[in-house]
Amino acid sequence: MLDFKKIEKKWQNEWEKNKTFQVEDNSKKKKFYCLEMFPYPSSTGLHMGHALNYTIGDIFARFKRMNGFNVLYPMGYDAFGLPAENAAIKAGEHPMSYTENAMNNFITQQKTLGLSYDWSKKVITCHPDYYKWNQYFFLKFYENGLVYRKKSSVNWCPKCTTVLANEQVHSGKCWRHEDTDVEIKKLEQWFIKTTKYSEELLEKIKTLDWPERIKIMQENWIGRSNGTEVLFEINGKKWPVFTTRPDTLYGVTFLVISAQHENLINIVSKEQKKEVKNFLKKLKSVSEKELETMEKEGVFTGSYAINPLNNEKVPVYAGNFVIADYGSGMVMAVPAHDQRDFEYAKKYKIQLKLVIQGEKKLDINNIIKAYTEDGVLINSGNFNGLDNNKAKEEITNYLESKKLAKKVTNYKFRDWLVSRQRYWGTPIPMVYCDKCGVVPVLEKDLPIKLPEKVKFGEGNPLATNKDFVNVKCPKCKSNARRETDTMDTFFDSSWYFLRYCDNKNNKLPFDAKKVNYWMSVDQYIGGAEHACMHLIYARFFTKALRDLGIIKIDEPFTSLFNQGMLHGSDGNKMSKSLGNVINPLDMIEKYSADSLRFTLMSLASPDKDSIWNDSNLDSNYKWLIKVFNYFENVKVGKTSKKLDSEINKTIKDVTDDIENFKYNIAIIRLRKLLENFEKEGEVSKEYLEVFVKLLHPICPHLTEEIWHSLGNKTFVSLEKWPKYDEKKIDLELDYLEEELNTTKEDIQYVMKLTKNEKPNKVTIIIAQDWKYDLYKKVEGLLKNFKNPGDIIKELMKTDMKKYGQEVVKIIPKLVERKLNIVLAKKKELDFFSKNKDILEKEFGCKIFIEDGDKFKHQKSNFALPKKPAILIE
RNA sequence: GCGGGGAUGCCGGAGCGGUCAAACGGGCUAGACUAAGGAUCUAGUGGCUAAGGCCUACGCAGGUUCAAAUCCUGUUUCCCGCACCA
Repeated sequence: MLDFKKIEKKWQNEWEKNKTFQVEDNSKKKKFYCLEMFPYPSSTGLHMGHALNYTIGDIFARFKRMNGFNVLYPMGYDAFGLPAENAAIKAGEHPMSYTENAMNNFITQQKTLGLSYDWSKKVITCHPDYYKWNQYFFLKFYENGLVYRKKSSVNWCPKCTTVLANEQVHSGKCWRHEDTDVEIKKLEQWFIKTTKYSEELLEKIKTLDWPERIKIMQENWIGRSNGTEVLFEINGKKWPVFTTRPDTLYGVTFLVISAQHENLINIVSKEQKKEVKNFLKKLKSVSEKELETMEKEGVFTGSYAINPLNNEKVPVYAGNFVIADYGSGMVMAVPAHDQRDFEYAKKYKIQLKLVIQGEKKLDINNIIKAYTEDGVLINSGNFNGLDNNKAKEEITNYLESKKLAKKVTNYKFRDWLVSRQRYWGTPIPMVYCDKCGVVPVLEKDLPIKLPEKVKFGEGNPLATNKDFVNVKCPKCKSNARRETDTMDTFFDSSWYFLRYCDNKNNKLPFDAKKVNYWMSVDQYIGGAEHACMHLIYARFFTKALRDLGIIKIDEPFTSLFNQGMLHGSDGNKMSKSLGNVINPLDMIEKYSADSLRFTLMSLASPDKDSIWNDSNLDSNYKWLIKVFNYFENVKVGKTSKKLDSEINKTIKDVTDDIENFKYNIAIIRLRKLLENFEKEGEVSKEYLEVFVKLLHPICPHLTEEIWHSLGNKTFVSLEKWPKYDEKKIDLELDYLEEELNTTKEDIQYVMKLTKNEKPNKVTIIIAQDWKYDLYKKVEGLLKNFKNPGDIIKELMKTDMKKYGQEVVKIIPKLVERKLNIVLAKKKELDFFSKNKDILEKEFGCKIFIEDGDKFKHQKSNFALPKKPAILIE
């Protein structure tokens, strides 16, 4: 009897005991780095998304291993983060013990799934031997001008008296105080200069083998736009304004400066001061959520700007909708040709000026929305009549020659705000000294460890910990204060894949040699939700380390695979509130890990969203039992030619399928292969083993067990992936098999027609009337045409009526199979002659096979069309 | 608003120009085995037909092609990202 639980445990232990999956850093084999995005170890343990993700990766790693690669396949934990800290506040448990428990739970569960990680490579980000290097890199970045401090707006909860991460703001309220609006506060924060790499990050996307949608998301996120920076004069000073529409410069009727602009106050006139202040006050009191949905509002600053192109004077407003840190924080408004400006102008009754004319003439007094299409310039002085796209260029050039404008490229991409006012993260290794200012911690003093004993629940626990805060200045040794902010956890995950390569190094973050051997990650696997966060940060980090001379690669992840979302059986996202959550561990408990793995992979193509169904698991479980039983009872012997062809074809296809993550299709082929096995009386040991190997990546435990029951002493996990022999794949076998079956049916049919139930003699006349004729024609055409379409076209010209649609279907098949067309008839004759005995057995009489061209029979009106003719006597 | 991806049988899903009434599962129906079967096996599962075959189907409407579930255009609808980036 098959006891899944027992054998799964058994093989997990064996693998562990034998260090089956431990990888060598020095190997003559070609390396392959297979990696899944490491998890945040939450106390709720593995969910189905994890199980899916890791199974996809494990199959690939096992597959690559069997294909002779030296595979690095590690696992680790993104162990810093807010949930642990909140649990600490709520339950009074220390984040460290909370996290340790969660991680141990994860590890057990992952082992239960049979994942072939090299556990000796484990990386845990909340341990000082990891975060020490976060601090090290932070300092390196600081030295090289990639880290700076700046005032910035952040989310602030007045009840928690702390800054919140964006994820902690739910609809403008604090996640722990549903009645409390989150405020926007301006605080000094640490930033990483990710924008230094905007251009490279954008350009190199093209070279990546990533899902198209992720690439597009990143492109949009970085958001390059080419435009012109035009200098407007306000009160005698020049102010830059970024625009992508310099062609509409004559249509500018006002400017808007961001309400958050640093220098806003400099252009506010005395008379307007009060009003502007009121406006700013009003903005401060609104929550972040309201800010998002708020209508465009503004206030006149009292100043006017001079348009450099036509010297017109236009009013300058301060507006809530202009982004302070994009472009120059000030925009020119052309209400006739920009919808946003149009709405604003309507609201504040500012005039419109039409400067671009489309095919239809617009009435300035009667337009209901901005005209944003292309057209020809009007009301634009010397530029009238120009095509507006040409005008962009010409106007820019004109102003450039007068030093009043220049071409610039802007990005939406911002610098990375990395500081968090939170305990459970990497302390930022900086010190504030009254004499020396901001001073970096010395490298030899790393790591700056998180103090263990801290008070939770009153803002940042680090800030209230005197032992932590009070420190001597590294420069002058006088009393100083430690930075109490910690790093965003995305800092941790930006380089963990490098640490895997050399996770025990305590002298350096990693040995460059090892990293250079293993990197880049050949196959990265994870969800799409990280498209614009982790994946960009990690790319940035890689480039920054490259430029610091630490590593050599440009891109961390050569190839990326996104798994689809698994929905509950009701078609909704799995969620507790909907009660449709399926826990992978429950399923393993009930059925087995292999059944779960097999089911997850057979649901649908792994990159597509799919819907969970309980009964699938049940039937797949039974199928695996069937496999096991088959091998228990199989007669080992010789293999038929037909199976020979089938198995070689299956090897070829399954290899291809797995390589392309079409695991669902691979499973189908394996099901079919087993069916074919079952039809055979006996199968050779070699082929039985092929099946076991092909199934192994998907069901590692069961196959390991069967492998041994076949008398092997090795691990199938480390066996060589089967090779196929193209020559043995004989597609015609199938075709002829079909032919034999239809012939059988035909004989039965004729027997029925003639009411002759016990014939003495059956003659099969391979006349091949129309078919033979067609073969010959196609053969002729093959000399001149290669693809089926052309051959069909050619046939259509002359013989369409004769052959009809039906025949058209056969042609591609013929061509694809490279059937030796001339021999078609002869082959069929041969085939039938060979299989005569099968038919004789079946019908209990003599069977004669005749060539229709030569065969002459007295009563010659017997032929059925489109088939070998059958004569019963 | 912008961007991306879907819509296939009772259901999950393959297919992504010609071997398509649609792989493979699930479900259902019938038969076999059984004392019985939720176990196993076999067959069937769009319509018509004894069969060869014919007709109707891949969200909807058009188009390209000898040929379209597959390509193009429009449209409806669902999902997912980003959102005032000038």
